Amino acid sequence: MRCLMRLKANGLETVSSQALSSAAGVKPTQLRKDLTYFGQFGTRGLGYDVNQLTGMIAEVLGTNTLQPVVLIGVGNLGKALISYRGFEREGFEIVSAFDADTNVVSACMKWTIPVRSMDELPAIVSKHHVRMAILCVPIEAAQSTVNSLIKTGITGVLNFAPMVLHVPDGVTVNNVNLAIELENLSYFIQEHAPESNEESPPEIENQTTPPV
Amino acid sequence: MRCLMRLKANGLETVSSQALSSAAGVKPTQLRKDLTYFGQFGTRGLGYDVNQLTGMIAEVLGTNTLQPVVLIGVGNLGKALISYRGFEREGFEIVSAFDADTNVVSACMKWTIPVRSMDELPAIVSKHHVRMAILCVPIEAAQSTVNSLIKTGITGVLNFAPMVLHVPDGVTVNNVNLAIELENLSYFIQEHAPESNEESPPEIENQTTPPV
DNA sequence: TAGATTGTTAATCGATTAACAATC
DNA sequence: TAGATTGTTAATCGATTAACAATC
Repeated sequence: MRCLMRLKANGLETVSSQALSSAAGVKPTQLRKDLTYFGQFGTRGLGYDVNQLTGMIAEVLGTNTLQPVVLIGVGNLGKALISYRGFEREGFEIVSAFDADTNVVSACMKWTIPVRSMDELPAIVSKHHVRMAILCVPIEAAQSTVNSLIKTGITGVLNFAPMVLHVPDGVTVNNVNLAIELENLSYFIQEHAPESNEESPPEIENQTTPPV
Repeated sequence: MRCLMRLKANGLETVSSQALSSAAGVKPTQLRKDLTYFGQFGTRGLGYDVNQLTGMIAEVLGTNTLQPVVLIGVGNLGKALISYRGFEREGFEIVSAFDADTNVVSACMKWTIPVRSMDELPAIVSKHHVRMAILCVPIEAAQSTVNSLIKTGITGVLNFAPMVLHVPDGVTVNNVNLAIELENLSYFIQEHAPESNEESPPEIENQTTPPV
């Protein structure tokens, strides 16, 4: 998706699986095979229409329309994520943040993104048809908070608390665990380890994406 | 590793591949096979010695001794990561943070973790034998910063800037891209998507891990 | 010795890739 | 028509798992 967006920004209207895959750091056959899981989008002899492919992927990802999300827990990380402008560009909008601490709520009165108390959560979720939440509350509060979220109808949680959340079927949790990321890196700089096999897409660089 | 630490905290001295794998959410054969890549650590009929296995994994990960890391870029995210106590528990110590902005440096004078100006980087890296850096500078500064890091002898970079860093062989970059995490979650809450196949280890919960 | 559990082999499964017919 | 490039098949490759001999 990011490669396509860059091509688009550069005015390219068509791209071959060859070119796009090399930009993304995968093999052309891999790319073509993967795309066919969702349908047929290419033109033999020509390649893929950049706009059409972008639209198709956005639809698959569910980012075709701006997707509303809520953020729970306005601590250090929560603040960092609120100030991250990257979500918006990828099709997400933090419609509101929430915090259990009323001091935090009142301290953030005039932010561009409103910070509300937890009891306003159900109304906001229902008003904006929010389906995803970014969870950055302390670990002690994580499970009970996710329970509340699910009651409001949230079905996707991006969890930054380093613990396993228990959720019913139909609710998806994706975990971001920074300690594990660092351990992973540590493994690869040890002498015994073979080279990291993480792909580093070599062609497209400097996506104009602001940092966190 | 986290499952083992929890067993240890509970006083367990021995664990079977059966028990450990169920705690970790994988199959027993998978666990045994994976462990044998690093050697033989079990006792037939008994299982694995929790302490010995912990030590072995720590050695493989390179976290047997407290590993010094530096953090570059004391913005919103940098501050959030500095206040994250999880790294220490997993065997990492942020020996110093650095920022190019002298205002930031002087504003952080009396933090528990020192914040220094970039020109002090080489001396600190060499003094503490630092091999890993957490990079949370703005995207415009990311490539040039990583170049400086590599000159000092850093061989591992945990990169939060949403761009592809170019590094020579022998240097490992692990990327954390929060927008991709959210897109990934978005995919799984779309109706067309099959259930997320991310493992959720069901047995061990509430690892006593403080949040970010 | 009997029961338990590992380490390892061989079978299975799924994912990647080369090759190529279809077709623009 | 000739050149290019897709979509798809079949072959290859690698990872997971069942089964079981080794052995505590």
